[in-house]
Amino acid sequence: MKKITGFEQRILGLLPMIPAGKVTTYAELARAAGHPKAARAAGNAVNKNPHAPKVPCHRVVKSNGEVGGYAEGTDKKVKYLAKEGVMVKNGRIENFKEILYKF
DNA sequence: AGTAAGGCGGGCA
DNA sequence: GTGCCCGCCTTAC
Repeated sequence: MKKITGFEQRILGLLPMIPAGKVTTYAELARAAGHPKAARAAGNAVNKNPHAPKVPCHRVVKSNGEVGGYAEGTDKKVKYLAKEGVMVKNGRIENFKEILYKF
């Protein structure tokens, strides 16, 4: 078993509960974790992403509707999102508010 | 123990 | 709509 830190486990545990075709924001994850201002930390946890497909990190975007970043490359992230039905235009989520999943 | 970096957020000009 | 600043939390070396 890989020993991971608490915050990481918290964030990673929230990712898989996001329905496909929807997205969430780092701020939301941080908020669900108990620290609404830990968006950065949330991103860090997701970035480590010890579990891969189980933790759809690509489903996590920025609060302003941008795709944000991705360990493998933002370009890939957009690709994966498009496959799930999330249209991304020029690095920004289309219908962001409509597909935004809130905890 | 302290420092540096990170896939951010929000506010203001 | 864009650009700039600061602030927040955590992890890793």
